[in-house]
Amino acid sequence: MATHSALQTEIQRRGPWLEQEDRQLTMFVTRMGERKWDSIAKASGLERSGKSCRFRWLNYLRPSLKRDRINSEEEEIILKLHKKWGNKWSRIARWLPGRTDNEIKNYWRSHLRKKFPIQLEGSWKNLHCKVKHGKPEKLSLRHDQNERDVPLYNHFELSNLEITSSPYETRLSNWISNPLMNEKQEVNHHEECNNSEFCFYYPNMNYARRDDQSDHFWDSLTPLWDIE
DNA sequence: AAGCGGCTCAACCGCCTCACG
DNA sequence: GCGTGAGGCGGTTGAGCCGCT
Repeated sequence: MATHSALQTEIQRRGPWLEQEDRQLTMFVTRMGERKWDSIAKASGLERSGKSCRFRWLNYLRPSLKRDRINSEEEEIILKLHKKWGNKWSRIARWLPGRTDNEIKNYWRSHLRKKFPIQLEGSWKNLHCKVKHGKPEKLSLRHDQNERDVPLYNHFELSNLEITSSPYETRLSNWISNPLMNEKQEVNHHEECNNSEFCFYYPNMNYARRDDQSDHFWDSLTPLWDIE
C-alpha cells in the first residue's frame, strides 16, 4: 500500500509549466511571499513540489528578472567572478541584478567554458600571507575538511587582529564585501609581492590577462594594507 | 527534404545547511 | 544534542531549435 507521501509524489506534475500554472503560482507567491514553498504549492492547488514552484518563480516568473540576453559587460563580470570563486553560481548571480544562478550557469557552460577552457589552475590549499606589523600574521586560504572550497570570506582567519575596529579591519571588511574591488586589490598586492616578503598569493592570477588589464584598469589600484 | 550534431535553457536531482521543535 | 523538514545550491538531463551536409 502506498504511503501518503508516495501518493503525493505520484500525482505531482513534472516537465514544462503551463501558462495557467504560472499565473496561479504568481498569484500565490504575491499573496504569500517568497517563502514556505511547500505551503504555496499546496495552497495554490498546483500539482508541483515546493521545490519546483520555488525554482519556477526564481528562475522564470520573478518580475525583477531580465529577459534580454547576457551582454558583454555582464559576461565580463561573470568571467571575473568565476575566476575568483569558481562555480559559485548563486554568489556570482548576486552581482548581476536580474540574472539567476541557473542562467549564469547555463551561459557559462554554453558560451564561456569553451571560450576560456582552463580557469582553475592553482590550488586554494595552503595559501598563506604574511602581513605587516600589527596586522594578521597569517591569512589562510584553504579547503574545508571535505576538500570543498570554503567561501572567500571564510578563508580569512581574523583571530590575530588585535584592534577590532582598526582602519585595517574596516578596509579588509570593505575589500571582502566587494568582489570587483577585491580582484583589483588582490592583483595589485600580488604584483607587489615580486619585491616583498609581504606576499599575497593569488592563484587565479595565472589566467590570461584581459586587454584592459594593461591599461587604465589597473592604474587606480590601491594596496589593501596601505593605510593612511 | 531528411538526418545529424551541436547548442540553449528550462527543469530536475541529490546533497548540504540551517532553523526549529 | 538530536531529528526532521524546508530551502539553497551546484550538477546534470533532456526537449526543442537551428544550422550544416
